[in-house]
Amino acid sequence: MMTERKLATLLRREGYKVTPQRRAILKIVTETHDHLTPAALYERVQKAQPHIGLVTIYRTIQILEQLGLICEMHAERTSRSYLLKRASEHHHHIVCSGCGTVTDVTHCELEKLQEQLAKETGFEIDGHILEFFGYCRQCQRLKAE
Amino acid sequence: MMTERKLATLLRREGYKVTPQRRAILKIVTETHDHLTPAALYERVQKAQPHIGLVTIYRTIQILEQLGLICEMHAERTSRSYLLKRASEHHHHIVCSGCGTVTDVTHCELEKLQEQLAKETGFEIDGHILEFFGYCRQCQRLKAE
DNA sequence: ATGATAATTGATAATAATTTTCATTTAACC
DNA sequence: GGTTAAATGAAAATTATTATCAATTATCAT
Ligand SMILES: [Mn+2]
Ligand SMILES: [Mn+2]
Ligand SMILES: [Zn+2]
Ligand SMILES: [Zn+2]
Repeated sequence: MMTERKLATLLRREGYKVTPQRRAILKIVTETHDHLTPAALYERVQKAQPHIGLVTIYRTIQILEQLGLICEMHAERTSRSYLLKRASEHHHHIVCSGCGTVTDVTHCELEKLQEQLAKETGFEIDGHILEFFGYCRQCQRLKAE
Repeated sequence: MMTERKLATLLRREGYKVTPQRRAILKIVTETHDHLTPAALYERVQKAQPHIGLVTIYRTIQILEQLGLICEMHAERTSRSYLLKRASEHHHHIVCSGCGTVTDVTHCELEKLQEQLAKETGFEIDGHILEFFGYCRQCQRLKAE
């Protein structure tokens, strides 16, 4: 379980200062299960830190992503969105096109395929993104009406 | 093999007019193997149609994507980029982080996984994106130096 | 071929997302 | 508590994308 506290410790360990603004961001990130756009994160963090700047959100997101603590989602077209990595290992997502709910796909069987492709194509493959789209149970019901 | 001519015919069949601007766009799209951002496409099309507007590029891209003739790539962070669909079936990409070269991955074994996930999660899954990143042969050599 | 018509175009503006700059503040360390 | 380098935020700059609307034009039916 990733807590605000743990994330703060990780940041400090990497030489980053732990400021009230960052703490507020970490809090929201650990509490929220949906993926958040920078703007949405900003909005929520403002409740705890009304004077925080949007730039700080962007900068903190960048750090968290570099440390592999959050992952970028590729579902939304106009802006990126981010999500706390709950499973620390490599994994993927199913995103609901209706409500935005995100479910982790913990087993990833793509390493074999990746190796095979590397052989076939000569590429040195060092990563991939995989995301599924669809409708969650709830949104399926809503659609049916 | 997708030619400018064929694409034009498809557009007409769908009720779209084939204008000189669109023809120029189709020409570049069929000739180019790399993925292109709207801005890059604009730049190239301008050589044939100097007075074309960037808006026309965006609008034409939208049509081509809706018809499934080009596919959106998710590799680049700041802007989308697009690529002519050479294989008409569902497929994926390996993108070189060095030079942008894109190789198609024609076999997609994710349908089974997708079904299994649908059962496990209750989601009605209707699609996925999968893209690999790495370095092509040439860029591996350059890196080594 | 010609003309009617609805689609397309592009100049422009509006909107939205992201990054840069820089003076001020502050967390971490001693 | 004082020092210092990192972090902050106001503001502007940059970039990507979409909307508006008057002028143009491809297509189709004469
Ligand atoms: Mn996840
Ligand atoms: Mn492809
Ligand atoms: Zn849903
Ligand atoms: Zn390359």
